[in-house]
Amino acid sequence: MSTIKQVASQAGVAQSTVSRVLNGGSVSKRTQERVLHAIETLNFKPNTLARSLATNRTGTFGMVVGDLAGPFFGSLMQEAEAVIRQHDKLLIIARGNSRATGEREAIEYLREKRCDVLLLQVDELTDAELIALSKDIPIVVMNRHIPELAGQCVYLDNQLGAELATSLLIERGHRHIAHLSGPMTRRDSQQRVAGFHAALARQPHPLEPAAIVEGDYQVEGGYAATCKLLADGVRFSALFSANDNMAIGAIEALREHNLRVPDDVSVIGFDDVFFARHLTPKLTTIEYPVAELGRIAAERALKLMDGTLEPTGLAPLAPRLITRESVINHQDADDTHI
Amino acid sequence: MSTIKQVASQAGVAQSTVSRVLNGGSVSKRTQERVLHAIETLNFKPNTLARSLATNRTGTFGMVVGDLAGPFFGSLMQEAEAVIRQHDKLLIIARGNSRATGEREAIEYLREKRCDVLLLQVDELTDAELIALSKDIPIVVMNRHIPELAGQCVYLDNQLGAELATSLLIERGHRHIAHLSGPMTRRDSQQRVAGFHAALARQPHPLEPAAIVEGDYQVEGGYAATCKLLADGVRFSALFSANDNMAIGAIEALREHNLRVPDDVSVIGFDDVFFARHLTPKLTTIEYPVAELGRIAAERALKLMDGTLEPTGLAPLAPRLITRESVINHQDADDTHI
DNA sequence: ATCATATTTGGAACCGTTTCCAATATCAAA
DNA sequence: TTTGATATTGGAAACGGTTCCAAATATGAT
Repeated sequence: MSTIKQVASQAGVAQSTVSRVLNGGSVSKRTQERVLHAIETLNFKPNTLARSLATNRTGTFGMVVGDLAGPFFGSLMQEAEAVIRQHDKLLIIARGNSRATGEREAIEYLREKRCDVLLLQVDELTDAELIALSKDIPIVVMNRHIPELAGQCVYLDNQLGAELATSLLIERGHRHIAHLSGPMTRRDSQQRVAGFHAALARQPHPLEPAAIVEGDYQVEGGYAATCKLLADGVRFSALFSANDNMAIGAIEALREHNLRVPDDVSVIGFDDVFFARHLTPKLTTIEYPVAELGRIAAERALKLMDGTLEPTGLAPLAPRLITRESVINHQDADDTHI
Repeated sequence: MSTIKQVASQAGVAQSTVSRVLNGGSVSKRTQERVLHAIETLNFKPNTLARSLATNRTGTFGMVVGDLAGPFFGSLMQEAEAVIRQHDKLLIIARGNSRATGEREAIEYLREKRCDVLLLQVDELTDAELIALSKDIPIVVMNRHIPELAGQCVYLDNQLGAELATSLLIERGHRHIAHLSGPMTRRDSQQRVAGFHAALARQPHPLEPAAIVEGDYQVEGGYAATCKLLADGVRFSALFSANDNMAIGAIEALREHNLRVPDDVSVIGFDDVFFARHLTPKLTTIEYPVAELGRIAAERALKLMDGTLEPTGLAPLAPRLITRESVINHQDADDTHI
């Protein structure tokens, strides 16, 4: 590995001059050529570490996600990384585990690595904590809306998504609709529940929820919650699951109780993860534009570095209904078990 | 952010002494206490960049994977990161895109970041290229066996996996078995094909493959390849797909041609990705212990750093048959379409 | 107390870059 | 030419640590 010093002596100039051609200072055409030639022949690559130490900027973005595996975060990382990479920056990722201590540790870790910006998908930290953090280091908040940090938040309109889902079920003639929610400590769960209520209430003859049962956003939780619903004797012809994972569990639970999907019970999910279209029946769901989320968050982060970020808030991302096979008209059901 | 200099003056010692208590040099108990106290009150955290510049070691491991999304690489990253993190090192990840140039760029990128070790999951680079690379920088090779780099390779016995799958189908009475392979440029595809052949040949009355058709390891490729199989009029009662993704596509194609799975055609996959158990029918498949792969690769990488890696090769990881619903006895099929 | 030896400490060079400041070269106008 | 302004260059001090070497101090045996 050759150093700037070697390049300088090879080209017969001072270190500072080499540095200037590297970073676009003013150098004469002649010396510029000489230096570039020396760089070429020595195959010189500036040492990132030394540069970072001198400039106090690392060109590294840090991202905190709940989990490294899983289709949702996978797409998020994939897209954000692509954008950031295009700008010759590095994205490093730390897992927050969806627990407050884990999230704090992850942030601490990334700061120790001297990231220039942080992209955060955190569920457990308070708004106040994030606002305080943003005074120390530039941050972009994903999947969450904090009014004080308007320009730095990229998030989905969860309530709208839930309304879309619920409205579809109502339109299809369902009157007894149950909701399988995420953990109620989480804001997105709350918003989806709110959307569920809103859609029911908006009807000419407002409907009551058949039931709302809390899950954990995992397949197992969806399975367990649905079993509970059935054990409690709740009557419903349609189920709105707050995410696709739980919808899988729900469908399996229904099947085991000899209820067919969608003939006996219609099911709608949320997220449109990769495998939703490959389930049987193909899952009707709400698309969560997660790739777009990743892209926009990365772009905001880049602007935050430039200082070109206007602090006006962005409109939330729009969820979209994806109609497949798991929801049918209530009257079409050939065995109206309700 | 406080510096080592401040700590030194606060504690009334030299910088070098502070450095010693940080890195475990010999210091008297008394001064050690003074220094630790100063570190505490100043909330001093050593600057990683400066340290790396001085020591020429970054404590960073680099990993190249084909893709950031996707269940397979997700688990791999997840597990490797956990292990590496436990040892207070950082894992950074670059996407190789399963193309030679992409893989080279990813490696180049990680080297520029001055990673201490590289964990590589690369399909397109030649053995020779990797052997050459390993002279420059310590590497661990995943999913691939290079005899010259025995101790640094962690890989699955693909052929055994394919034999397991094929043997199951044979045991279940199938005699016309088709194979949906991965891209034949890839070694794992070749090995799985070899295993397929080996299992067929090992029978008292050796069987011929009904067909071998090449896919791309994606759902779409599996779908297309299966359609082709059917269009060509190939007769088969069982299909061995070289991975679960393609098995999904295959099942969808079969359905569209009014063939039921498993009643008309048994299907077995490979990998046991997360959603395999959630398909209908639940997919019988070969477990690829990818988490274990990630863990072992990370451990090897750590040893490589210590210099405690004994160069003796490891036994390949063992695939395992996971029996679910998508394979049944041939004679049980209620409509023997062959 | 003395000496030899082992342990602890301080000082300074170094890692590879950027950047500030002063020095020099260049050039157009007087 | 000289002058002044401007563009280009070199030198040296950072950035925040580690590490080598020599000096200082402590330890223990005689």
